[in-house]
Formats: sequence, C-alpha cells, structure tokens
Amino acid sequence: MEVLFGKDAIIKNAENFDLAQIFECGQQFRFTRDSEYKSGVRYTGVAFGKFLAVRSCGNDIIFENTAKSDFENIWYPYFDLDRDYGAIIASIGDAHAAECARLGSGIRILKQEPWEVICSFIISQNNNIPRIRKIIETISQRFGEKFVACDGKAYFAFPSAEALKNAGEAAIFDCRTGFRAKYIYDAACKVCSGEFDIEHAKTLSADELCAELMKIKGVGPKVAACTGLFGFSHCESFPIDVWIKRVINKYYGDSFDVSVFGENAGIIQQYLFHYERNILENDK
DNA sequence: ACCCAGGAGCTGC
DNA sequence: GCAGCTCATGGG
Repeated sequence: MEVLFGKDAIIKNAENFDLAQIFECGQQFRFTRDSEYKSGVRYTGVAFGKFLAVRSCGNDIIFENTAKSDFENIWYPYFDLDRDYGAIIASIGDAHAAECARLGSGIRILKQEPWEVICSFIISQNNNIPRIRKIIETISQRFGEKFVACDGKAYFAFPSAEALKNAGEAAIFDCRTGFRAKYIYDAACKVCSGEFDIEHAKTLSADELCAELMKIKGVGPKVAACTGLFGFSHCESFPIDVWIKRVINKYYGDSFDVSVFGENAGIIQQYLFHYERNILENDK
C-alpha cells in the first residue's frame, strides 16, 4: 500500500476501500457524508478525540490535513489497513455470502474505541440509525470534551466513562436515551470501577469477552457481539440482529450454522447486512 | 392510530 | 428454556 505524506495523507490506488460502504454499513454513528461535496465522496467525523475529513478522488483516498504521525497512529489502525480484505473475500466459499462480498468489497471493519462502541450499541437496541446518531451526538455535545479542529469549527469527543458516570442517569436520560439511560449509566459505573476492565478485556477471547460484557445491564448477545467485532477486532464475532435474522430465514433456513463462515464471520456479516439493507432496499 | 427501529430484561409457565 | 410483554422515543 502506497501512502503519500504532505499536507494531506493520501493512499494511492486504495483497494477494498469505499468510504460510503464503510460509513453507511451501520458499524459507526459519528461520521456523516458531506452533502456539499460533489466531485466525489467526502465524510467528516470524530474518532479517538480527533476530527477527520476524508474523501475519495478516483482510486485515491485523501485524509485531509493529516500528519504522518496521526495517520500511522490513529487512522491506519482505525480503518483496519493492515488487513487483506481481498484475500478474505476470495476465501469465502458460501455462494450468497460471496455475492454480497463482491457487491460490498469496499467495506472495512473500523477499529473503534471500545467504550464508545459499548455505549453506541446499547443505544442501538430497539432503535433506528438516524436516532442512534442523534442521541450519540447529543451525549457527546453535553458530556464530551470540546475541541477546535483545523477547519476552525468546534467538535466534541465521545465522553469518557468517568464523564458519563459523573453526569448521572438523569442527565443521560435527558439526552432522549429513554429506557437505555440506566444501561448506559451501569456500563459507565462498571467501567470506572474496573468491574469491566477494558484493558483486560483486550486479552480475552471473543467468547470470554461476550460473557464479561453481558454482565453489564442492557448488554445482551447482539450488543456484545457488535462490541467484540467493532471495538475489539474479533472478526469471528457474528452479531445477529433483525436484518441478519431475515437473511438467515431467507437464504439459509433453520439449519444455519455460523461456523460455515469461519474465522471472518463478522466481516461476512457486514457484507450480508450491507447487501440486504443498502443494496436491496435501494432497489425498492 | 398503528407499526417499526442493528434488543434485552422480566415474568409466567 | 422460551414465548410474550414491556421499555422511551421519533418517524413513516
């Protein structure tokens, strides 16, 4: 992979890297498409307390105003650039999954901050993506650290567990989180106390991690699996939500066994999700 | 007015 | 175990 460094960091001829697919496949909630930008695709957002504007230009991906150090330390791991998605796609045996992968070959699993992922997917339960985004933005604006980016505008980092614990359950409820407020508050308390130790969690297997996460109120199998996949790089972690349940019924039936997807089941899950939700739905 | 949204907890059997 | 109800909120 060739990367040029100047004012911007530029990946030349990026493979398996489609900004719209990456940011619209439901794995993250803080990057949004820049509707003003017409000569390609441009997204802006905040991760790891940093603002990023990233756009495509032909086959190049341009990380605007990004120093080499930030690219290597933050965005390279965030966009999972060390992983060979082409090889993973080529290895998929299942016919339907292979077709979904072909049509979603630009997806990459973002390596997000574990704490933010836990909260985001607690918020996601019985909820829809636009409203999830709105709630997370409100929580960030009220309790996250404010900073000014190179565009001169103010942005907000996702708040720490300490900040949300100190804010209290009532203030979290006021962000329109509804019945999830007590869950978020419980998660913040358990992370702060070390009852759920994020650093220790990084050493656990996918199954062990799920078991630990599910000790947090409001974290069940689906939220735990999403956290493992998007926050801890457990690519075998296979979240089953309403969309994937539909996919299983529609293409695989009752005899479905996740093990057919192997060690990259989680990545394949994203291909299936993207196909069903973004490709088929857009045809309607 | 109803239904649903990247679910999970609780109750009753 | 596991089906059925409930949980806030907002958009269609």
